[in-house]
Parts: sequence; C-alpha cells; structure tokens
Amino acid sequence: MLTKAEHTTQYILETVAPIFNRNGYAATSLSDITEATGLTKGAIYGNFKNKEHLAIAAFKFNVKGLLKQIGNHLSMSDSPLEKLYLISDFYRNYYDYSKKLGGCPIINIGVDSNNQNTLLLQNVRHVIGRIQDQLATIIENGIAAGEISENINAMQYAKRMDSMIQGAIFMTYTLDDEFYMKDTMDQIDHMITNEMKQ
Amino acid sequence: MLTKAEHTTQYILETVAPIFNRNGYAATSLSDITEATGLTKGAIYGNFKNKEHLAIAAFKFNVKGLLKQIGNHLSMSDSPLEKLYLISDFYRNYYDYSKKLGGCPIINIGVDSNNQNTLLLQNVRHVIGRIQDQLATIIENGIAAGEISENINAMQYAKRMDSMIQGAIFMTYTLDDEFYMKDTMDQIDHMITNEMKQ
DNA sequence: ATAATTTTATACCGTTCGGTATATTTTATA
DNA sequence: TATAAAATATACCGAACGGTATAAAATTAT
Repeated sequence: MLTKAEHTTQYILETVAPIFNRNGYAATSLSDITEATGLTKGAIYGNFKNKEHLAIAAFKFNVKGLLKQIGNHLSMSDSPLEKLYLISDFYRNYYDYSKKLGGCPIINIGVDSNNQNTLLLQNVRHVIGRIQDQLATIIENGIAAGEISENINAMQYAKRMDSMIQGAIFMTYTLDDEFYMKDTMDQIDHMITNEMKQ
Repeated sequence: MLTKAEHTTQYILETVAPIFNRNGYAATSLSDITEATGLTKGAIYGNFKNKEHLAIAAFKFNVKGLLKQIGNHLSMSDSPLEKLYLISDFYRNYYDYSKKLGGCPIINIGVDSNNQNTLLLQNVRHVIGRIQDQLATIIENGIAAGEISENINAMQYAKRMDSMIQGAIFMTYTLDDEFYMKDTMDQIDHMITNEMKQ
C-alpha cells in the first residue's frame, strides 16, 4: 500500500512529465509545475531535491510507461520474427500515443539535453542503449530459431531500425504529418521481409 | 558596400546563431548574447526587434549557410543520379560540419520550437519543404534523363531520404557516434543503386 | 567641418526565476 | 485521542529575466 506521500510523488510525476517533455528543461518553470499540480513549491521541494532531479524523474516516468506499452504489444507473439513486425506495428500508432506524453520523450529530451544537461543526456543515452539491446536480442533469438538469416548483424540492424524510427518520429512531429511514420514502417516491414527473413 | 551598421547586424547574427542553435530559444538569454558579441542590449535591440526575431534571423542564417554548402557540393556533377550520391556523400561529413553551427539547425530548432514558438516552427517547416522539393526535383530530372526508373515516386523518395537523414543526425548527435551517419548513408547509396537507378 | 541622423551604451523598469527557512497542517503511530 | 513525525503552505531571498527610455557616441551627408 502506498502512503499519502508516495501518492503525492506519483501525482507530481504524472502531472509534470508531459510538461517537461513538451517544453524542455529550461522552458519549464517552477510556476508551470505548481500551477499544473495545484501544489506549492514547498510540496514540490519536499518530494524532489530540485528542478533537475524532478526533470530526470519525469523523463524516467515517461520512458517507463513507453517501454511497458511496447512490451505489452510485443507479448502478442512468441515468434522473434513476428515480434519484429509487431515493433513496426506499434509505431504505426505511436504519434497518437506519444502525444499524450507530450511528444516522444527520447527525441524531445535527447535534443533538449544535448549541450545543456549532462545528467539528463546520460539518462537518454541509457534508455536508447536498452531499447537497442532488446531489439538486438529479438533479432538474435530469431537467428537462433532459424527465422532470421545468419548473415544479419543483429546490433547493426537494431541500430538501423532505431535510427529510421527516430527520423520518422522527428519528421512526423515537426511537420505534423503521419506520412513519415507510416512510410517508414512500410520500409521496415519491407526490410524484415526481404533482407532479414530466412 | 555594406555600411558599418549592416556589418554589425551580420556580426551579431554569425555570433549568436550557434548559441541559439546549441541552447534553444528559452535557454538562450540576452546576457548570453551581449556577452558573446561584446555589445550591449541597446545595440542588440537597435538591430533586432526582440529576442524572437533575433532567433528567427539566426536560424535563417544557419540554414542559408547549410544550403549553400550543399549546393556547392551538388554542383560537382551535372548528372541527377550523381547528385543523389553526392547528397549522401555530403552527409558523411555532416557531423563535423554542423558542429561548427552548434548542431543541426533543423533538428535542434525543429524540436525546440515544437509546442513552443509558432513563428520559428513555421520557418523550420518551410526549410524542410524547400529541401524536399529540391531533392524531388533532382529525382524527377533523373527520371527525365533516363537515369532513374520511371516507377519511382519522386516526392515519396525525397521524403524517405530526408527522414532517414534526420534520424541519423539525431542518433549521431545524441549518442555522439558517427556509426549512424555512415550506416545510413550506406543504406541510402544502396537504395539509390538497387531501387532508384534505371 | 558641421549638422543631422543613426547607432550604441547606460541605467533602469517590473516580473519571474530557482531555491529556502520556517510556520502550519496533515498524517501515521502509540 | 494524544503525540511525534512528516508533508505542505507561506513568505521571502538574491539574481536574472526581457525589454525600454534616454543619453552619449559614432557615423553619414551636406
């Protein structure tokens, strides 16, 4: 059971996470935070050391939800090859989903923290590394299961897919046009079928 | 001949452009600007209406230089097909080049201005549109010249290449790893050779 | 060279910034 | 229910924010 205080910490995080994600670190003020939560600075600083730690916790909150969502989606199949197709399938609806988070946390915080906030950037890098490791593991499992060609370099393709996805997310958000998301997922499906599949 | 005042305007722009590009709009302060230029607020506000207009002018300054650089590189060949290969060739060295600008202005200002600054975002969108139009024109010229297959949808491939490039730039900067830049350009070369080429 | 004009520096405006010491209130424990 | 402990509100701090009126300086044109 969560104490009242732990509930408050969670409440602050879920309220503040999309704001930091949308605005970035510098453009999010303490008054943005107190206004959105209905709490005072005393309450905020009682639960978090300072603005930076709150921003980091907010980023982790967003990422945790995102990874859980992806995990759920991938659990729809046990086949590694099918899981690859499920990844592109997930991202076909990513624009609508991530809008609720205030945008894609990896792109937003990645760009925002570059040359700005070392701790935040470290967290972004760590998350990207984790995602790529999981992707590479799926590909390796596919090779072991005989579903994916042995000639495929798992990590290279994991990074390649990730890079294409990030590009699609950036273009989709910046131009507010889902063409990029859909077209990139078609490309990835094509790549799975014609390059990776055994 | 440029007057003294016009020189000052240019000097402010070239000094301030990488700062806005690196930090984003909100995280760049007037004191950052006066410190870097050695000028006072009076001089800055004598040359630019306000911080927003200065940021927009700085973005345009960066983009102008970037487009000029690309144009120079593409002028190395008259063949549309060769120009496509020259595009990927240009981006192979883009990390080093764009670092001098304070990063990729399209990615940085695109993400920074989303949900933040409408005028800046409009400028980013306009630039992306121009780049894609130019890219599509090259492809169309290639089709007309019989170098590129008639089955290729010029604008679709222009957007596809652009999206892949933006993804590579984001990954390269965020992870400080040129693998993404190089691998994506290999992919694009492969795409030109095996999908587009007649 | 002088006068008119433009550009830059100075000094200041009110507001907001992140952060904190402390008082008050609320929660948990006995 | 009384009490100790924890969480939240209040009031304030100095500093920095973007912006401006005006004085001083530099440039331009006569």
